[in-house]
Amino acid sequence: MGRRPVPEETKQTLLNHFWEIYCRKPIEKMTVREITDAAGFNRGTFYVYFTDVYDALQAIEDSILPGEEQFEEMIKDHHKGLDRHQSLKEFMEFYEQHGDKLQVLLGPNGDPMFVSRIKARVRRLLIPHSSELHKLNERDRMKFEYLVEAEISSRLGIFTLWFSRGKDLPLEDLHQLVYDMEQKGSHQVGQEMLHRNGSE
Amino acid sequence: MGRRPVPEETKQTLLNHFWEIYCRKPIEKMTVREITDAAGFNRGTFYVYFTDVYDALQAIEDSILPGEEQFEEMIKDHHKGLDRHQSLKEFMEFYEQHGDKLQVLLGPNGDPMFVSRIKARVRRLLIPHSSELHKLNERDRMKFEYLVEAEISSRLGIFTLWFSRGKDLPLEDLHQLVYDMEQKGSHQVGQEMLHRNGSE
DNA sequence: CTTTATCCAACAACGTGTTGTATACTGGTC
DNA sequence: GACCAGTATACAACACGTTGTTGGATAAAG
Repeated sequence: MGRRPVPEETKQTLLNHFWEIYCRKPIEKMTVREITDAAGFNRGTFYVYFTDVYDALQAIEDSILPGEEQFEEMIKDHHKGLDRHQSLKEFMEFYEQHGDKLQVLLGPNGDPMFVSRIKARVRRLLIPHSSELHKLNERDRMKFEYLVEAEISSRLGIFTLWFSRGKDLPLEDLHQLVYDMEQKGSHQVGQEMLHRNGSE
Repeated sequence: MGRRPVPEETKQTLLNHFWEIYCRKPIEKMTVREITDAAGFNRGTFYVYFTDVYDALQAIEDSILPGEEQFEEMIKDHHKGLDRHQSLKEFMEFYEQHGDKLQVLLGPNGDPMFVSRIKARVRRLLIPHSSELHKLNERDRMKFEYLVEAEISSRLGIFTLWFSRGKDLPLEDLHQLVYDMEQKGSHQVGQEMLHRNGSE
């Protein structure tokens, strides 16, 4: 009775229960036994698939981070200046798709390593793709990287907050807000909000 | 011989060595023995001052996070729209002052809890201080919080990157960049950079 | 009947947090 | 100056839990 266990299923089951616990408590308080007990496996089985609790975390992170190709595709229009609406929408779709995971990984009990991996990835892919970038002098190219950093940071920050607040705003509104902000600056957007309300 | 140990000194010495190690390796790989050995104290002594390695980290974070009053002072002109140059400068001074610590705490081996504490702090202080904010309707007030989140995120992101790159840009340039970005939007700033270079 | 995936038990090594006792220096008191 | 109480640390030993590993048993699949 009980059909033969399939390795991939077992691994996934372990990951699922790992994640369920990871959502509730900081990783350093987790134990391998806790995971395997919950998953209904022997403790030793965990070590068949992972070397470590951190290894399990890595596995989950890897499953989220899109492959190089997919990522490249997703990002390439971003700074051609062609269609920034489209670029932003793709970013949002990515975030929506993995929202449950991202919320935790980028949150207070998340993994800073993951954040830095994402950022580095975006930087590395975004910078060389800007075809007009070679025109820039040394210093401006550096500044450009800081611009990119700012954009990623604020996007991630906003979305993480949005998720942690249970999506208290329609996606369209958030989209428009981020778009305006990148186009006109946060200060400007704030001012407009005040004036619009003041004249009503 | 060897004068009497002063508690505050001992605690500080422990913290110093904790930090020195924390900079080199993730906290979950640290041991109490490692710290006390380095500091030249008995392992038991650590537990006189801290309950935990994480407690020690907390202590360091607390020493960085400015007190409510100081923080309030630092932030209050921020959104009166009066002098945003000044507000930004104060932020930068804060970052410069604790740069060595912040770089690590906000970096890949940092503490996400700390990040979220900073953000929450800024939000909590910035929002109620905007005297014109009561004019806003429900939805716009929410949007405003997202604006603040974006601003904090990008500032923190930029400065962390700046530090991790060994301050590869003059402080003034960074200041101007962030200022422009918040005033005109990252997209706009990027465009200007390209055009300025193209016409030379 | 062989392969494969898991179970089970036991292991040494190590880190934890706690406790009781000892030492040494300090400051104050007579 | 000698004595004493208080304090900061040292030291040693403890029970406990977790780790990562191993060797052999079990059961289902082909």
